[in-house]
Amino acid sequence: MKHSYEFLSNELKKKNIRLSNRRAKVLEYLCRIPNHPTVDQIYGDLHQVIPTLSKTTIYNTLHILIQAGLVRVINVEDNETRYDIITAPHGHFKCVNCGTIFDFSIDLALLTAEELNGFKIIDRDMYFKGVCSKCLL
Amino acid sequence: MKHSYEFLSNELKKKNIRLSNRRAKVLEYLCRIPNHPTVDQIYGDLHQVIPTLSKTTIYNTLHILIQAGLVRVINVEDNETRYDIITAPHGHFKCVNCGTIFDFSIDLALLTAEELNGFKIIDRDMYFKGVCSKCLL
DNA sequence: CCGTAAAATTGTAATCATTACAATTTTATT
DNA sequence: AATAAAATTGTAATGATTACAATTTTACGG
Repeated sequence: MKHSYEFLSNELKKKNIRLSNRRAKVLEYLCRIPNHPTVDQIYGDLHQVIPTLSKTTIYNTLHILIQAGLVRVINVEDNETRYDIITAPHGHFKCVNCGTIFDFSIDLALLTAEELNGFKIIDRDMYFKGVCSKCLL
Repeated sequence: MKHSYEFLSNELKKKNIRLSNRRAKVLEYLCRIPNHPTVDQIYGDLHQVIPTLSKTTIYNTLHILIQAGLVRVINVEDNETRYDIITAPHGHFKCVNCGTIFDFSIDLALLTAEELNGFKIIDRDMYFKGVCSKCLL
């Protein structure tokens, strides 16, 4: 379940973050195509619609959305950075064959460990790798 | 609990991977300083002892050790790649204040999710971020 | 509706980690 | 010691991300 564009733009208003034309396009894209895109994918797609859109603006916007807590970085693979609209906590599974990243629900908040007693946990990420059911056929 | 250098060099022999002088130094370093170092840290330290050691060799060696299943990549932060000698499965906690990466024990093998039924899970990573107990004082 | 200041955006150049690759050195083996 | 295979080196290339100054857009008071 992904948040709607309306919900997200409202969140930004609450935080006094201006939703300019370009930022709106990026946000709308992330809602419409929740495939954990890279910057290149976002740029490649949006550039066709808005030829004057620059990559720098995409980076800027993503950083702003991350700081606002609406977007999360996915580092499931060390040579590619991906971005995800934040919803309920969930894990990410990357298929090493087709490259697709799947969401899976897992109650990360329940997880902890003795060694972290007295630590303040702010953020939890869970990354799995393997082969998805389609690619196993 | 980290594996000993002896154990690891024996693992390599089993897999028919030659343990050259340089590779031995890198492996020995990873065992001696299990602080999840970056390539720069490894290079900075080893270069003082072996002035002719090149960064490329460190990259090469790490890739070989990763393929052999002795070293694991840590992507807890998206702008730095770190390396860890593989032992029992465990999670990684990064303190956003002091930058230290702590290991914590967690039985990752137990974790799964409905959505991954029929998927083949090869690898699991668990990354936490927050503030460690020292930095909270 | 217009003018103005602040914020956003752009494009180019810089940075930094990583990789490619050809030349050289080291290693194992006979 | 000779040889071939493997490892290592150093330089240059790549590719993602960032810095920054110039330009454009936006919000808003008059």
